[in-house]
Amino acid sequence: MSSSSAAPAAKPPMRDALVAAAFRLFSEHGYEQTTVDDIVALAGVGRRSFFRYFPAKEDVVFPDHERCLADMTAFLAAGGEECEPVRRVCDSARMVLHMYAESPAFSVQRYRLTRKVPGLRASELSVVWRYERAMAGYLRGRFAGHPDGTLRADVIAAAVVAAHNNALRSWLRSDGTGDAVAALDRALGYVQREFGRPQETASAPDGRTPVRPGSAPDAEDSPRPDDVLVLVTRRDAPLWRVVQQLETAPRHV
Amino acid sequence: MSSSSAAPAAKPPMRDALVAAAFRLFSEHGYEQTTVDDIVALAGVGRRSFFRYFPAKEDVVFPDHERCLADMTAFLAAGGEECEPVRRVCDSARMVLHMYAESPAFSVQRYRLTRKVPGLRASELSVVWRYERAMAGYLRGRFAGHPDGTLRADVIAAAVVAAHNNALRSWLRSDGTGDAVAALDRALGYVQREFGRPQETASAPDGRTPVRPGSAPDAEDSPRPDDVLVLVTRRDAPLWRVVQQLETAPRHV
DNA sequence: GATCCGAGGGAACTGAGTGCTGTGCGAAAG
DNA sequence: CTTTCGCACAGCACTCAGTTCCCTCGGATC
Repeated sequence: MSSSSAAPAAKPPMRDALVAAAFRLFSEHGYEQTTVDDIVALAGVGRRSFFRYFPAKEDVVFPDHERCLADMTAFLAAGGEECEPVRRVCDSARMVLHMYAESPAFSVQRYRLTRKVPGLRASELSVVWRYERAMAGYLRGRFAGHPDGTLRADVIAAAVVAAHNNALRSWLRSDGTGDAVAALDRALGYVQREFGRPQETASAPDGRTPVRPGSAPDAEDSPRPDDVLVLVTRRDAPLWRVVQQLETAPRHV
Repeated sequence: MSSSSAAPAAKPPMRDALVAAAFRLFSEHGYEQTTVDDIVALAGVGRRSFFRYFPAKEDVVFPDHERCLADMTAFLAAGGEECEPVRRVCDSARMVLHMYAESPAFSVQRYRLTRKVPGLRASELSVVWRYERAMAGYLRGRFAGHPDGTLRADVIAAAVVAAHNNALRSWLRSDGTGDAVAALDRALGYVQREFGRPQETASAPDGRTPVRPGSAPDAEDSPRPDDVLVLVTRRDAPLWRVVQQLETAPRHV
């Protein structure tokens, strides 16, 4: 709310000072042992100013998630009808990971905090939940009219978030060493493989999804001749599904 | 912890009185407008007694989730090696839905509360998160040794929870009319179809899972013992060759 | 009967979050 | 140049959640 309406150009230094002071005290004495008065005393500002910048003490731990969520929502809304929904959602998850990866030290420090303090875990869940709802809302729009569209949307959004968290947490557990992007690609590749294509499972003979026009929105994966493709599918999968899986082959298995 | 260790036979009447008083006041004046003092005054007990039975004000809204979580964990732990993991997790979700469906009026009332009050939504997320982690922990155990076992476990747990929530919420939105179990079966059927089988990607020759005949345990709704087909081909292979490979697929891997 | 013990009651305290008031300061209006 | 408006900040005072400590009471035990 505040971050979206305020001018994004001028970042208030006071906010950053509060975040820095808070994290210093959190890492020295723990989250619950640190009072808001301690934070504002270290930052040299008034107590009331803290709550001007953060609605609650917990929110100082997630200073830029509001902006990130807005960015993700905008990114999803900007996607036209031509882009494949599941891929789009996966890309939005990549955006979020990118924000974490931009400041590894900060992310790792926060990770240690949220692991220990139940209240912060709850806060993080709220944040993640909003990401998930943004994805699900987008997918619901894209799946509108399809049978079980909202169910598909909810499940896929949850799967993407779970894959993202799995990759992110393994990266955080490595203290920020290691390739977060590669881990996420692996995880999202798995999800995309599972939910590869427009719905309809074994049955449902009516829906028929007309072969899908846009074969390859990403021209990047050039067919290098010696590449070996490992395709995993179910035996009872309809043939068109296999072909589509081939066309949208993920980077690697 | 307290609920699991306490004898489940004797339910303290005071606890129920507190829940009843709280929900009366919540529905009359709203959650945030109701103080703990109001609740204990209506229940005719001391303020201290409230916090003896509930660690926080929010917890009075979810009085029996602790027990339900314990039941679910026990149910998962009781499942032997012979039962199919995904099915087991889906059944555990059915247990949870059953708890909701046992008291529709109460569940609907709570649903209206959690929709309106952000703090309660956060509490509910914490609760749901614990269910999800219980499922994921179970699946991680079952998938131990498999490549990407934890990823699979996390994603499937998230998908099951999402499907459960989708069905539950649509039932709650119908004010408890309608068939919650049928809705959940539909939703879980979708998930089970997507993540149908033990699978295991390309290689992994060491881990056991010896092609599991598994005809006996799941007789009814499972859509065929769909074996996993691993198709290895060159990326530049002509499509007709792929199709040929598919049609002449060996009986199994 | 004295003692123990556990459930409940209640005062007092800490700390989060809010409302309201005042204050300095820069910009626009007079 | 002064006034006034607006804004960011300071700080007090208040509510309420949650905790600590201590009290009472009723019943079981020795």
